[in-house]
Amino acid sequence: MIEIEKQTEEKIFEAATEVFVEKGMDGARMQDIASLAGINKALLHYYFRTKDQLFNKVFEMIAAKMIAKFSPVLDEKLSLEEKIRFFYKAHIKFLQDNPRLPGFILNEINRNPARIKKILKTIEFKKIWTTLYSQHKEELEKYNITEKNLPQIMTSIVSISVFPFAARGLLEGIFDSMGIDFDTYMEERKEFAAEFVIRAITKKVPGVS
Amino acid sequence: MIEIEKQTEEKIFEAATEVFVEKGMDGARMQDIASLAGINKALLHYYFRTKDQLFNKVFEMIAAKMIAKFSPVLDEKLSLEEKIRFFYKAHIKFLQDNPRLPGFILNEINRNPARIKKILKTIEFKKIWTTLYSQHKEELEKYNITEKNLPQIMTSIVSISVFPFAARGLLEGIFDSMGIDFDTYMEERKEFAAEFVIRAITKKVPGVS
DNA sequence: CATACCTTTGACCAATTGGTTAATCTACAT
DNA sequence: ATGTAGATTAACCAATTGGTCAAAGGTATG
Repeated sequence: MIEIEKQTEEKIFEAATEVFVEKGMDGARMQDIASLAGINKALLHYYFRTKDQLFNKVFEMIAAKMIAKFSPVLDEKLSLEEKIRFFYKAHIKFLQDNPRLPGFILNEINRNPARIKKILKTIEFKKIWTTLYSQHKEELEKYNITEKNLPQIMTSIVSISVFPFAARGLLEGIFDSMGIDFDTYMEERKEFAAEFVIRAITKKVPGVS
Repeated sequence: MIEIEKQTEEKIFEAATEVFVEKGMDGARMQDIASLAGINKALLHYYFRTKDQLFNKVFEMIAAKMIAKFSPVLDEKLSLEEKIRFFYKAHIKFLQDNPRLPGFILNEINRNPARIKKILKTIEFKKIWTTLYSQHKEELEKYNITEKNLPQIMTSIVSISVFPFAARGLLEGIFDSMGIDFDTYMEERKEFAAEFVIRAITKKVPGVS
């Protein structure tokens, strides 16, 4: 029956997502996914022939979801500074809801770069950049942003929100001995990161230290 | 013989390091390590009883090596700004020489947080902070740095150099479509990152945009 | 030469794991 | 009722893999 089928496939997919994100492709066990979905292991292979196939679908779905989260920044009618603030608020919130995603994605990228590169081919980054550029032409001149240092700035922006989640286990260890709570730190980071970046890209006024 | 023993153990250790960093704990195969070391698999277990034990020793060695690379920053008699420039130059160079380290470390942290937390317990981060603070007491007031936002700043600094390596596979995919070379990007980042951070922590002068 | 001790090896084992298969079950159409 | 097609399962398989073991090799000592 189509109703039940959807249910089962959905259940499997959700379970697979959870297990893959938690354990990674190598660490994940088909039996664990089956158990979590409350079904037989053979049924897994009935719906998704192989582990590789299942993983690819899960990974593509996650990638699509993340990209969808990013893109609204392009549409918002905001100034550049407002966009940066908006980005960090939205992006960090998303990561708070999916804290294991950064580690998972980065790991799989390193484990199988070919797979991620194939998925990335479908996105036109140059287009995103030109869109952003046309939207903020005048503003960009006010800042240090040129075509040359744009990759530096973009990657720096993303680093600042993604890295703490990827390195969460490490940061928690460090924070422990300093009496800092990771969640509080992350909550404050929404605003800190925005101001940090805005200050960094603001042109230094000559003659004023 | 003690001479040969050292040789063999060394060979195993180097091979293990390479394979573990490349494939991660889960993905690494004892046979691969043995083959790379040019020895029998049984000999692996003769020197390092289990895979877990071998991995732990490798991981601890890497952690120690990284910490050793970090600490000179504390000793240098430099101004804060010079220290930031020195840090990025040295740190990015280290990562250029060991490009797979960030991905490896982050992955293992996420896969087994307990292990890394145990290792971290041996380091007194509070001490590092107080050392830094006493060294730059006057300067820090010139900047936005207080005890409260220090973790934000420190993690931001590290993010900017570590993240690109951890996400290398992804960045290369993006850069491809924009005609950017990762190595060039990374080389330029040594200077960019320093200026970026210095600008970010510099207090805004009121009345001047 | 013999003894003792450490190193090295090939063969082997038990457990895990991705994947298959044949049989059973369920719902629905006739 | 009955046949049919898809959904589900238990049992099973082959390959991989971490780990073991008894035997063999090598080397210094007496």
